[in-house]
Amino acid sequence: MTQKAKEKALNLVIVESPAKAKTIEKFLGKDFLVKSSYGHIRDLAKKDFGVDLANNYQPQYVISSDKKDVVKELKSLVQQSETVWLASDEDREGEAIAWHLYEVLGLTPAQTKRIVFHEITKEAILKAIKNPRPIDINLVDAQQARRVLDRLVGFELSPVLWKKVKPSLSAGRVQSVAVRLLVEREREINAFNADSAFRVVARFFVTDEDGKKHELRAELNHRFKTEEEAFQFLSHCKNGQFSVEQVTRKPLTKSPAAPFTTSTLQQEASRKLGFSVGQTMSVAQRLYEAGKITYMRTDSVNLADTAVAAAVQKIKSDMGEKYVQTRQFKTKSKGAQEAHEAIRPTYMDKEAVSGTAAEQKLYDLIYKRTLASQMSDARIERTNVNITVSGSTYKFHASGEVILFDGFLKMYIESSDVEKEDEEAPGFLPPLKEQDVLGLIAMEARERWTQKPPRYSEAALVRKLEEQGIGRPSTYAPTISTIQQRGYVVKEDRPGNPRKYRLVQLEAGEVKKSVKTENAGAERSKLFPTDIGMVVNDFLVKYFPNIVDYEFTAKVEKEFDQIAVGDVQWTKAIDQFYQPFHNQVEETLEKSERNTGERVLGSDPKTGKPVIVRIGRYGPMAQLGDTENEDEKPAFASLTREQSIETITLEEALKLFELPRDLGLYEDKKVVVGIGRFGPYVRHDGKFASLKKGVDDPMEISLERAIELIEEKRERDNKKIIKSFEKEPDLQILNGRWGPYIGYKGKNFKIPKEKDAEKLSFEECLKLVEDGGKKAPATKKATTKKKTTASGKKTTASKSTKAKKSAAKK
DNA sequence: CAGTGAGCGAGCTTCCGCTTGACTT
Repeated sequence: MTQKAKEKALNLVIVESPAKAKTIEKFLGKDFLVKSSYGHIRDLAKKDFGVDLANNYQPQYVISSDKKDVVKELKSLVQQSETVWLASDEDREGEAIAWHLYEVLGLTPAQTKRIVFHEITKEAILKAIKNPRPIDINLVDAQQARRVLDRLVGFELSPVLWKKVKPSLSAGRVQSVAVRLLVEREREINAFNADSAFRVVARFFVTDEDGKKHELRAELNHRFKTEEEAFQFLSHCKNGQFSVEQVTRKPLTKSPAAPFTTSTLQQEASRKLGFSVGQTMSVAQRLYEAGKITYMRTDSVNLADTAVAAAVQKIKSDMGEKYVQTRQFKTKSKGAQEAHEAIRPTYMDKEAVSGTAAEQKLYDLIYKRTLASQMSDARIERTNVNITVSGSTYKFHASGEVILFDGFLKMYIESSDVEKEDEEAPGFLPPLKEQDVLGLIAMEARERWTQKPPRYSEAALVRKLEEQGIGRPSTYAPTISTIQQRGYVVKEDRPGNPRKYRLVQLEAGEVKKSVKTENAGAERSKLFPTDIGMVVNDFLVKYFPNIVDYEFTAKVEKEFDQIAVGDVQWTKAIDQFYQPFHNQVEETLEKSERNTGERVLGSDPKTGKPVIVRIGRYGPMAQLGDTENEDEKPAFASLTREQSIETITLEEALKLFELPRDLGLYEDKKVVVGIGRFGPYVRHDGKFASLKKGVDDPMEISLERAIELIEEKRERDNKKIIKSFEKEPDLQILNGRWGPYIGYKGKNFKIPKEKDAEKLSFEECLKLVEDGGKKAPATKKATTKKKTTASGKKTTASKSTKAKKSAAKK
């Protein structure tokens, strides 16, 4: 056979991910070349929506700029191939990827085979190769409808916000609902009134037959509303008789949780390892690329048969037959498409992997969760004990658990928000029988406050979105960073506030009252909606309630399903949505007021001028005085990060106008404290130093502390310069966030890792600058600038034609 | 590039879902 003929006989398989391509190539052998498309290769053009509204919503697709090389390579490989196997995922997006490839690569039906598999196992792949099918154009149309709908919603809605709220904002089917969830929770929290009651806990002892004493904690089945009632009860208990009334035992079984999906992995990694959802995904990506776990963006809880078999083998050999119990889990989440397996170790017998600490920890989590899912139920006996108090109708209650058979608990315990200490607490109960008499050690009634609803963590928000069927595994992490980038949401720690609580204690025959302090409402790494987020949300809820409705996605998904089975034409479905939606947009542009979230707080007692808060061009601000008063301009001040338009008081707002504040002199120059774009700062001799968050208060800060901050800043600035040269003051070796680098005439250049930055000579530096200049002619800033100007020109042209068009229509 | 807060006005921003690197100051 000639070389050419050999090449022509080639089978080209195209999958979505390069890591997958590598694995599959091994299964298929020499006759097959497996390549990756790296996801979608085309998308709607940015200009004019990328949708031809005058021509039945015809999509205008362009090859994505970062896929040009991929497409070029695939095209040339197609030339050498007899058969092209389109092996993208078996879901809506995957079918569309196959179709785009078919179109762009100019394939013919005769040379094209569409294949699908849900597991990356040899059996599954070989079976798929034996069962090719044509591209399902109805499913492709469902994807086109999804894509066009999202584009129309996003690109019509966002400009409304630019006009009515603030430039550069965004709205969309997914992100706007995510923000809505946070805003509504924040309002619940603001409206929440904490209520308190006294919870009574007692420590008893019981003496067994051998005269040994055992301790027992029990809680009263009633909470007292007032301190007086609690005091009365404890006083009564001073001389009370406590006896066991009833002991009941109840068997329980616990079952393991399903193997991980993207969403559950993000939640567990957040709770157990403290990872953000973005961190989890990038660590998982590395494990996936190294072939250690299966694909990490999935909504399926299914495991391949071979994986279950391997898990069984491992459980048997490590722990014994009685720990094996296989299960098929079913997905509960709305709109799951299950194109992949659950996230599991590639090899079930591999208990640990090498790599970074984060990779090892995440792998451990995945390994244990997967194995546990095929292990036996745990059998537990729960004991409940009631204890009577002489002369009272109230009873104490205690419960304990004994694990009869640990089963999957041996491997993995799914975390809730309960801490470990609590898990140990309901462990053992001492041996007790009915009629046993108990001795009292101590008793206390502590005032407990009802809890505000919790703010969402990133992972909790993902869970909520998934429950509602909003967003996909590949978009959870990006969505969360988008809403933070737009300034709708900030992720923060809040320290909480001291709160007093009352305590009544009975000890050594005496009842005492006291008042103590606890810290309440502290939050770690939670999502807080900002004022902008709230104003945008309120605007959308008012004018586009149908779009930000929690059910909107579910509703359109039903339409997409009908398109996918061929019952509805996709352009018809889009038309039915778009006509009324577009009218809604036009009407809103015409009728709605600019929305600044303005709130009048009252008037300044000194001058009588009105004090209002609203969103200004640069964010939330307070204003003292009227804009209508032409003689005198109003004074303005930014709100601090912690303050909110919704909750700020008149007093707090008035304080803002006391800034900037003169603190005095240092080295004969003025020291001024103020609040700027980046938060509270101290200014001295033309230089700025930020105040420490949570430590310094701009209203209270002293001159001494301000000087400290100035000196610290100086120190940092000095450390920034590692080396400079007399010959060329523009060239410096600097210390940056990612280690040393060379700064030269406003541009930055890398220093190779093996070089010692401090020992570089002037000539060596110049050489690095030259080399760097050749390889990467510009830093990232410069490249993005170039990009924006290039595309800027395009959009300029298109925008003006579009403007003309719409003007002509009218 | 930090005390700003609709001066003219043009041009720009934006969606959701598939995928990875390249590169950050």
